Amino acid sequence: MASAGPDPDPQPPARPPLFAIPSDLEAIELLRLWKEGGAAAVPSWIRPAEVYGHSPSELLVAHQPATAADGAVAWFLVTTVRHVGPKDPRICRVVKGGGTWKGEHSHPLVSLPDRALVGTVRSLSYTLKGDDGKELRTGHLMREYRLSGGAGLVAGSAGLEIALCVVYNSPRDAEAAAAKALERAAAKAAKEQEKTADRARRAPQADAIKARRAAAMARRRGSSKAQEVAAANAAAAVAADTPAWLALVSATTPPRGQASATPTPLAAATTLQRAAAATPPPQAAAAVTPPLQRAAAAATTTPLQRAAATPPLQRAAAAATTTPLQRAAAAAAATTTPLQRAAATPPLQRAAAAAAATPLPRAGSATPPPASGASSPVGSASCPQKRQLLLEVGADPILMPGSSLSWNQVYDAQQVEGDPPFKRTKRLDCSGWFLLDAGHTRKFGQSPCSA
DNA sequence: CACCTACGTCGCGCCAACAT
DNA sequence: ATGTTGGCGCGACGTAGGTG
Repeated sequence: MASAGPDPDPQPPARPPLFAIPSDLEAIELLRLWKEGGAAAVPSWIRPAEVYGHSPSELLVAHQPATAADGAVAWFLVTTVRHVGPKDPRICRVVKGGGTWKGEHSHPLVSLPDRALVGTVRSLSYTLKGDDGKELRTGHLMREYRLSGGAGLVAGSAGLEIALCVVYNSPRDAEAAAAKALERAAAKAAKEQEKTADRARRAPQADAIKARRAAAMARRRGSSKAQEVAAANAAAAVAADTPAWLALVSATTPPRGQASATPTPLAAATTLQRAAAATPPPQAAAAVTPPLQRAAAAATTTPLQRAAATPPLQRAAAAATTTPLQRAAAAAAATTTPLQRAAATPPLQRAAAAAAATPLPRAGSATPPPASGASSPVGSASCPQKRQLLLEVGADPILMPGSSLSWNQVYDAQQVEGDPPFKRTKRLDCSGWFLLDAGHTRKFGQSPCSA
C-alpha cells in the first residue's frame, strides 16, 4: 500500500489550488506523471493516501480536498491497489474496517489522436453491510484511474499497482436516495402483488379480472406517491442548501446537475481556465507552496487575501469576465492537446497564458506596480517597444472594492516570437506584476500595444 | 417563454464469474 | 462453499433541442 495513511494533512487549511476537475484523459496523464516523477511531478492537490486502508469518511477528514474554481470539490488521492491473487486480475477492494468499494461502470481511456489505450477508469461506490447482511451504500463515490498494459505496476512488488482515486460524495441527496430505496421496495411489493394477481387469474374468471384491476390500481397509486416523495425531497434538498455537485468528468462537458446550477458565464470561465493552462508548470518549489499562498503570505492584507476569502463560486463568476487578452490566450492554448494541458497543469489556478503584446517596462528589470496601486503594465499609456509576451496569470481576478477594476497577478512571463504555440525566447522577471483586466481598458485607452 | 420529447449520464441492484 | 469483483440492465435525473 502507499506510504501515506489518514494522518493529519500537513497542508495548511487554505483551499488547495485546482482549476477545474480534470477530464478522464487528464487524470490518467497525471497518474502517469506521478508514476514517472512522483509527487513533485504533479499538482499539489494530488496526495498520496491509503484509499483501501481506511474508510472514505476517515480519508475525507484526514485529507484536504481540492476545490476547483467552479466550486467543485474532490479528493485526489494516489494509492496502490492490490490484486486479489497472483493470477487474478481483479483488485481487492475490501477496506480495513469492513467496507467495500464496489465496482460499477468502467470504460477504457483512449488517447487522442492515435487512439491508443492509455488506461481505464472505473466508477466505484462504497458499501457497508447492514444488519441484514445486505449491502448499503454510504454515498461515498470514487473514480479510479489505472494505467493500461501494466504501466502502473509498482516495480519490485508483487501485484501492487498504482492508481489515482478521485473520492467524492454522491451528488444525490442521501434522504432522496433513501426515499428511492423505499420506492423500489414498494415497487417490488407491487410486483409481488401482480404475481399474486396472476395466480388469482387461474381462479374463476371473475376473480381474475378483479385481481388485475386491483394490481393496476396499486401501481398507479404507487407511482403517484413516488412522485410526491421525490418532489418533497427535492424541495428539502434545496432548503437545506445541499453541497455543490461535484464534477468528475471533463469540465468541457459538465454533467447536467452541475450545469443546471451554474450560470453560463461560469461555465465559460471554467472552459477558459482549462484551455489556458497550457504553459509549463513552475519549478518544483512552487508546487509545494502555491504562488497564490506565497503572495498572500508576503503581504498581511492584500487584494490577494480578499480574493482568497471569496467563495469559489463567486470567484469563478468574477473570472467569467473574459477579456480580449484571455480570449487570445484561450485561442493560443487551444493549439495544445488535452494531454499537454494536463501535463502542464500547474498547482495554481492559472487563468490565462496570455499571448499578447504588452508594453514591457524594461524587460529583466521590471518596475511592477504596487499591489495596491491602480496601474499595471498593460495599462501603461506609453509603448516604448513592441514585444510579444506569454503571461501566466492567476485565475482569480483581484477585485477592487467599490470599483469595476480587477487584475490578475502574473506568475510567469516569457518573451515569445511567432504564432501559437510560440517560440519562447526569454523568461522575464515578473515578480510583482499584475495584469489589468482588459475588460476595463477603456479607463486607460484601448490596447496601447497590440500584437 | 413555456412545454414537450429525445437523449445521455450515472447510481443502484442483481447476478455470474472467479479465486481461495 | 464462500466471499469478492465486475458486468449488465433498469430507472432516475437533467439537459438540449424542437415546437407552438
